[in-house]
Amino acid sequence: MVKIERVKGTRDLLPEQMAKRRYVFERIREVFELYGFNEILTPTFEYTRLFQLRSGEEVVNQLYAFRDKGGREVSLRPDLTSSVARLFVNQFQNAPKPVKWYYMANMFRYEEPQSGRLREFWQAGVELIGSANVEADAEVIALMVESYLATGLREFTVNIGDRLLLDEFAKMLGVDDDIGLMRLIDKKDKMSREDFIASLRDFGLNDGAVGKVLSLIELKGKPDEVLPKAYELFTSEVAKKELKKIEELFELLKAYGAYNYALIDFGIARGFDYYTSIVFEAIAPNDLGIGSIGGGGRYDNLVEVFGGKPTPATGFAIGIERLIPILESKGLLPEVALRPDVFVVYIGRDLEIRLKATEITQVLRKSGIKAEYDLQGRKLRKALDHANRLEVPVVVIIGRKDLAEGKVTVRDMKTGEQRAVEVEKVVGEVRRML
RNA sequence: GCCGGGGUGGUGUAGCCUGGUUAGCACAGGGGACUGUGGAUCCCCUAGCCCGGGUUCAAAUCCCGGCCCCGGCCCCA
Repeated sequence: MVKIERVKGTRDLLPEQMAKRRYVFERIREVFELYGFNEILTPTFEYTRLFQLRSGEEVVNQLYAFRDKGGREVSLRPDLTSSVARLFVNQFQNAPKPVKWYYMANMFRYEEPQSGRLREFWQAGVELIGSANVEADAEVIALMVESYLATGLREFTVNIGDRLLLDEFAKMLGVDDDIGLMRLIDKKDKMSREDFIASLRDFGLNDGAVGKVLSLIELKGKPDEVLPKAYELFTSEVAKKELKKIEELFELLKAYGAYNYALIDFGIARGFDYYTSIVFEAIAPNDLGIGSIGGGGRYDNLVEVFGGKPTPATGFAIGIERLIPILESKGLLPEVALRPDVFVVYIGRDLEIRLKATEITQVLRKSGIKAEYDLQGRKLRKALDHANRLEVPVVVIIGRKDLAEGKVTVRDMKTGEQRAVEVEKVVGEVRRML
């Protein structure tokens, strides 16, 4: 026999898991819409060129890329930001600003699966296009905070950094390979201080520069303690302006009520090289080996890269497969009952009785009661056994004797109490018992 | 792409080191004992050694390769 397994890095989602996921998606969706974001969906695959344009040739290694029968080079989407930017350029450049979109969709990245990382995974995200104001950054960061809160999560922080400041920092140190430096800085938490210093030296920094990097990564915490030091470290006008922006951002977050969850961490670079200014990532403490549970930032030149008018934009995405296990481990996901409310059982195989069972099941369903009847044709004893296993609270028993008097039997499976009721009163009786 | 640990019915496992009955057990599933009353008991049935190759008289067991899972690295758009 041929056994076909799942493709590496993919998951089957079973009813219990789907119910929980749907719960999480719904909570997030409510908040997204409350903030005035509207749902969109773009194709699952795009021209590979779209993703190359944004991030260069190297990225193709992590794409699910293939050639279709028409010879087109296409790729499954690794995220939705590129597609959104394409859509915006194609059709929405003249739409009233800002454009506020959200999505909940699956993404594909060809990487080695490990904790919190699959090859197909889902993200719930938003993009806010057309505003360069810090209010837009604050709006999406506050929305991200509210989204996590809506799922019941309380222990998390949104750590905020700034790519522009990192660029300024690299310039200040006279480093040409600013991306390389950022990658190094991004890894600071993964190694010891000594190893970090050693790798900075390997990178070619002198003692003074290493010291500056060390003071940069010290810039973590609440703005009132971090910003004064930051103003000392950064000297350029551009940097000072950006710091002023961060200062305002946190004032705005106070007004949004999201301040308590926000921290500065100027060591955050985030991988995506299209980010241009404020970037952020959400972290929730856990012992599951899961790092960030979401991230985002400002990408002011992506639209232009895709051939549009220069248009500022910002957004974020929440990693569902990272969020859910954390919620689960904290007991924040509701138990969902997949069982029916009523199980209808009939006695004997007479067509007349079977038809009656079907009709009564439909009547129950029409009145909004989750009802099933025994499609397997079990004998009464087995049927009750089955209902018990399903943990169905109420069973309706339909048999010739009762029916002769126009009645059926309604049984409470917990107490074992039961009574014969008129067929027309079944719905009322069942509802009373639920 | 690299490194480490794994893979036995649907699920959880025993057996593997030290090759040798019909691969055992539990749960789940189907049927029956029991013809209008469940949660119990008993009986029967269904169903498995990830795939391929090698060694051997003989492979779930030893060896090689692949696939997949768990974790880490790289990378993380």
